[in-house]
Amino acid sequence: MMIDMWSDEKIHEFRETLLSWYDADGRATLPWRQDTSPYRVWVSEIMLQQTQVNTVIPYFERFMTRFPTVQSLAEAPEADLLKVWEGLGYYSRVRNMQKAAQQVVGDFQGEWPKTMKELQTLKGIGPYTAAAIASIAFKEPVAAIDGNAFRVFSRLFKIDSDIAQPATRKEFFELGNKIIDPVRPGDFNQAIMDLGSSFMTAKNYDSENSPVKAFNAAYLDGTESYYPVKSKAKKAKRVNYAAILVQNDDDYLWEKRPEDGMLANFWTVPLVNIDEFIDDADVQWTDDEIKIALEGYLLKNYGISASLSMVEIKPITHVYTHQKWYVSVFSAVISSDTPLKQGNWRDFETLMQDPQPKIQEKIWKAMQIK
DNA sequence: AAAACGTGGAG
DNA sequence: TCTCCAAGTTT
Repeated sequence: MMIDMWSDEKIHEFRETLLSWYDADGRATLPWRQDTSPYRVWVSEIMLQQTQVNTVIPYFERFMTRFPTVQSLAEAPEADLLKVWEGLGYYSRVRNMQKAAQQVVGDFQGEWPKTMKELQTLKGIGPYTAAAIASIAFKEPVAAIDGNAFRVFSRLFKIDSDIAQPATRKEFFELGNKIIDPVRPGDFNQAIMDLGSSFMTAKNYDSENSPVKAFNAAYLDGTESYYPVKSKAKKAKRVNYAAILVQNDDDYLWEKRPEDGMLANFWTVPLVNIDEFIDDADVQWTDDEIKIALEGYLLKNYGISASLSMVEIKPITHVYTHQKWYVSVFSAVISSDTPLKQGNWRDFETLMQDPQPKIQEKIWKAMQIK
């Protein structure tokens, strides 16, 4: 689409207005702004993907203490990575971070690449994160286009491209590159983010008091509520699961999830997708029929002969972005020396040393185990 | 291009 | 309860 591009003079005024505000009222105390080494900037940027600042702060501090250098991260066992990331979500982020750390150590001799283009060759670093690191740590004048930038620029210029469309990112990137401050590109990008999370939020924005209200075309003509244009996401699909909690003296049955998909590689109690388990979708199984089927499942897959009981009538619900889980908990207490066909037995204290996804916490809680 | 990938908070 | 949002990347 065509936008009403600013004059050079207006661009200069905008930079000055934005950066003056940032110097006076920006979030200068954020821990990752104290020192703009590429490692620190990178760690913070990955954590901040789809995650709010207040959530990230304690994780960032712990992470930097546990893995102070890119070398220490490159060498860490995966379980340690996940344990530090536990509860933060999108766990592929930290796995990719380790691969990227190994790339920096191995392919770049421990020296961080300094350009957006090169940074994007690292695992888990896409166009946004590459631009953020390049601009903040190395002063490359490239626009970091994230949700804030989409929101701020769409209002300033009344851009009605759908920001949910991947192709739209290029348009905003090119616009941002025209107005970014070439002397202070990192501060410019961070100022846009601070603006986007204060006066120019998605809801309850306060453009009247925004430092850049004079540049906000949508505000000036009263059409601000229209921006940014974003198509609706699909509704989360309902998925039914059974959690099978088997206790053998002090131990619980514990199993590693597949390498791909939801909660990849986490150790959990066996979680059975009931919808897949019941092959005929037209038949509604009763709880008792499910119980009997799960007992057969336990015997076949684990060699465990047990009589299950349903713990809660009401399933535990857990909402992900694209799935809503309804987890019915079944349990049994056995006493057996029979070897397991798969999985293993672990006492509670030992298994808690593994990273726990939130759904697992909810299962312990439903069982009143802690 | 569209779907997958976690969690917590706000309204 | 439900919807949308929060410093995106990968496949």
